Amino acid sequence: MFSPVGADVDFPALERDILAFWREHHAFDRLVEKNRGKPSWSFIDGPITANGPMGVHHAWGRTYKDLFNRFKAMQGHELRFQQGFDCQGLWVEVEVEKEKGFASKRDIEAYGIDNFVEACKERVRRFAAMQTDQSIRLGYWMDWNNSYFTMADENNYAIWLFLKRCHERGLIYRGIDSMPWCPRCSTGISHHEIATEGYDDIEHTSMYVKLPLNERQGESLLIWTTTPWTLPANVAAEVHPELTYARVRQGDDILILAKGTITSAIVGTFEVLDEIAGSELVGLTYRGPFDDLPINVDLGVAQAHTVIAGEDVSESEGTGIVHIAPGCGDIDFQLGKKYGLPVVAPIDEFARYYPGFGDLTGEYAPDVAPVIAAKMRSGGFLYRVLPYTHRYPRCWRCQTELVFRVVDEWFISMDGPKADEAHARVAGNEQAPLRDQIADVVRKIEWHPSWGLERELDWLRNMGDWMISKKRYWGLALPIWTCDDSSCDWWDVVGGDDELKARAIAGWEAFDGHTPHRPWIDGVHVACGKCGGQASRIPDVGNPWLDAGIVSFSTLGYRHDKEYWRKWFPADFITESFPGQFRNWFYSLLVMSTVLENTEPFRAVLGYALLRDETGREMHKSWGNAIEFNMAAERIGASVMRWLFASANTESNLNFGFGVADQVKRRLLVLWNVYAFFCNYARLDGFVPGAQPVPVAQRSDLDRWIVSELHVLVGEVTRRYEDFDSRSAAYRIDAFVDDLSTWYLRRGRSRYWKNEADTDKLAAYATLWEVLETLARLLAPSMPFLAESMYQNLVRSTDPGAPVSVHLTDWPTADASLIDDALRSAMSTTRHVVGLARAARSKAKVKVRQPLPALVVRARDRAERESVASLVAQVEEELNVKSVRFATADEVLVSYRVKPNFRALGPRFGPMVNAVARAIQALDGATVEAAQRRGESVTVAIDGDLIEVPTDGYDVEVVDAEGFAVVEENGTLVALDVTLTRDLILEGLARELTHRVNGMRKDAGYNLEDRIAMRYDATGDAAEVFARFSASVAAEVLATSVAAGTPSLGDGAYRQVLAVDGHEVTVAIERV
RNA sequence: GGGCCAUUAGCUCAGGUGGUUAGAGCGCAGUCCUGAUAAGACUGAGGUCCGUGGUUCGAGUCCACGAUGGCCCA
Repeated sequence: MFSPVGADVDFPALERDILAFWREHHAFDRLVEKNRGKPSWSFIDGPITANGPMGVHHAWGRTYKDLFNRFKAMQGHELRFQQGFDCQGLWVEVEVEKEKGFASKRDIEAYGIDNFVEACKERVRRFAAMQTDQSIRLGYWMDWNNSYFTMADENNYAIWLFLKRCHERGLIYRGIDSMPWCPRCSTGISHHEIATEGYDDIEHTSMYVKLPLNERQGESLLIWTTTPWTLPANVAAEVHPELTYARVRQGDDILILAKGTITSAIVGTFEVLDEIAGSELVGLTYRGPFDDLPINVDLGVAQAHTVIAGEDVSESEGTGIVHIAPGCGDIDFQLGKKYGLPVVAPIDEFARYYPGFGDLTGEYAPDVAPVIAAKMRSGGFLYRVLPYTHRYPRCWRCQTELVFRVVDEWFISMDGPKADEAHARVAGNEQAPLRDQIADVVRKIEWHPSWGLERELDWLRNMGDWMISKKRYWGLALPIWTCDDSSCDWWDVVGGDDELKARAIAGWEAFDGHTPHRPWIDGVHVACGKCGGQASRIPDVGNPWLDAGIVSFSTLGYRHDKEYWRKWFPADFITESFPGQFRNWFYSLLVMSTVLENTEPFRAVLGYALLRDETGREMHKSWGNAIEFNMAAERIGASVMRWLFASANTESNLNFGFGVADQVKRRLLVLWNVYAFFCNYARLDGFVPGAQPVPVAQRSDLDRWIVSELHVLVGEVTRRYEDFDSRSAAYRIDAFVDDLSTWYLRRGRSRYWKNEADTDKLAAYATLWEVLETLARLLAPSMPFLAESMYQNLVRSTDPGAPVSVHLTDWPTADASLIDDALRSAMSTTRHVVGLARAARSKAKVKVRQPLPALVVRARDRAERESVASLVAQVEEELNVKSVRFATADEVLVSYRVKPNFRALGPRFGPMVNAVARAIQALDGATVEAAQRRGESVTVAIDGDLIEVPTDGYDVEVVDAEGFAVVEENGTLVALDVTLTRDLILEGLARELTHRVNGMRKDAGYNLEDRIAMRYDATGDAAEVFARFSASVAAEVLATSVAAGTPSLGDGAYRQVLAVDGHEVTVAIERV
């Protein structure tokens, strides 16, 4: 027995009930059991950062993950259902620092690295638990007792193995390089990290500085910098050899700068003395403002001040002469290497000047501009100070402005062994450069959208070596041991826990039992392979994308169970947000898989864009427009959210909000109403699916039509899902539900409420049940709660032997034998004709309840005529016309009247205009109309002259034939006969009365199945209506008796005075 | 400077492989239907499908160039 279903649906309440149901029946466990041993389908979950509650943007991706997992499970695949948490890294450290009120690394060390690391672990566990609860609320089916954590020992040791393999190929090297550096976090920031999120417009104090030339008395180079704190580290000046420079006299100075920059750089009156090629400046030497600093004296910087040539100088800003400080910038550093310049590294890890910088020592570099300006002014070096706003990198975690530092970091080479420092142990190592190997792997992958391939290749072409070290605490302990003797340059990579245990010469016992994190791992020492001394681990931790990139190995037992790993690797599918992941997760998966196995880590990837607020703005907590997952789940419901996500365009940003969610809910309500209709009537009639089967072939046109459409739908949805295109699938389903509601059910409603329990009624119930049951399965992947609710009521309520959950059923398959394309086409054509006829009714202002004698159709072609003829009963019923017939060839249903357009004719014909107007009015209207439709002019004869009138010279008015309302479109013409007879009017009145009494039943709060007694008071035509039609009215309103006379029912009666088409009728009804 | 993506109604967006008259939702105005009733349908107003060339019998769709916006990389 079906349960009654209300008109409105409370999704959050429904979802909570279903969650309890799943728990109670161990539905997920049964799914795993059901598919055990079937063909595997491997999904790998990109780890979610366990650092806070979920936002709605997480729900977007998790909807796809759950959707395709469920789809594949229904198709009969074994899945692992493992979900992961990203645990290690600076993002967690920063939040823990905030919680504890720490300002810098010194606070962490004072607190104790062990305590700090434990606090990080604790935070990760706390939010992993919260995200687990939230994901369950979303309906995300995962094996929540088996989630992976990137901080797990196995994950870390698997990375060690990867790094060892890199090392064996000579790809790991220690680099001294100028890196972007965050002074607050005291760590280098790799280019991967600042690439997108890292830039802001920031105002800095820029300075124009004079550098007096030694070779030319009284002449100075004019340079420009936006980072004055780098001036004490200046070593050289760079010019473009092919650029034209000018010597400019201003007061006692002669300044040299690029010709094209004079107007922007020079203020006040000046005189251009002459021009000079950049190449002539190369090799000149100069004096700098900070040459007397002890550090610069020690390094011989003054002697190194030279003008060098470079191609990257331009006139677009500055002076065309670039200040070079090899210790303060990456390009500068490269130039310094090229020209053998001394490197002045001015600042420490907190961006404070080192000793040796005089008064500056200890000052914070980003704040030092005023001090620098004062120093240079007193030395006569300063030309001009100018506030300057430019795009400048910030730390992506704490927003602190970055500086450049020369630092000692560890890298993976993307191009092959680093010959000078490589410890290449593979003899005759002739592999292709790593980046090319990765590119080959990338091309094997199926990218959705397809341009993802080019994006990833582009990133690979351009990326630099991967900086894997970070000078922090909470993260992968990089397995690199270096000799304690600073004069010995030995180092090595340890490839795992067993290897470390075997090689340890001290500290293993104390470490044993701890996770391989700082500080515990730092106490383990190995023997130096060169001098025999003791080697210690470098203090650095790893880049967190190492942690996420290894999961296609670490979570699949790569180190200890190769057979299992081979079963599940590579992943058949992954899906993540595109922006960012090209250079993060996708990239790290690819690097690791290429190095370890030279193959693709995943076969297909679906990328999706970013989630924005309803107005298209980014969501930010601080802007007040962010929506937390919990709030959305309780207000909108997971079902609506998931349908919204499932129908989203993955390629463009998604505007999310309560308004769009409401629109999505309204789409779902159409389906819900059909479902409710079925349940409520089927319950009353005691319909039992399958009890009295009616073969499809014996069902009505309408039934066979919707069954055809259903099987077409099943085929299309399956194809779309197999192509990871949930959007197209959702659009198709929406369109089907629209057909189901606005045509199939609208046309067939009376079949369900009629009294006879005949074959037609059984066929109607059977058909609608099959459609809804199939829809429940089609919707199960995208809206598991809604689908489950429908399934329980539609299937389980009458068939206790059915699978306990819709998610344990099989994915529907399309049955081609049930698809009748001719019928589909005929129905589509007929619906179009009906649409035209409805427009005709609207035009004639005759409502559908008023029966009309006839509809005349002039079909466009034979196919259209035959289509309508085959479904004529549908047309008559839908339009409430007594007959439908086809126009005879010569039947006149419409005439055309030609109206001159004097505004166009006047200027053209002048005095002749009236004659022309009369002439075109005299033409045959139909001919003119046809000419105008073809865009041809018409020709009229006036006083023997032939005159051409263009199409804009007249309008053609369509005049309906007398007694008809006509609508024409594309050659299809429908003419509604609107002639009303008294019989028709009375019949219309009867239908109107029926409608009104049914309204009274509702107002009175009666149930659908309640029978009533009815009495009425009416005069004139209204009385006549009762006399003629009381039997049919009674049948329609479920009245067991209809009696005339002043209403005299009991107190329980419900009474209304109805004004019906100008007649006043008093009606009273009462439940019997 | 290089690459990718987008540009369709007031707003948000659909429009695989070219095919008559370009659609939906929201909003506005008006009607209808309603034994699904806090739904639904229809009609109307509102479009240089970013522009210019080209291919084609035919271009919103394919090609080239350009404009604007977004993203990525240098």
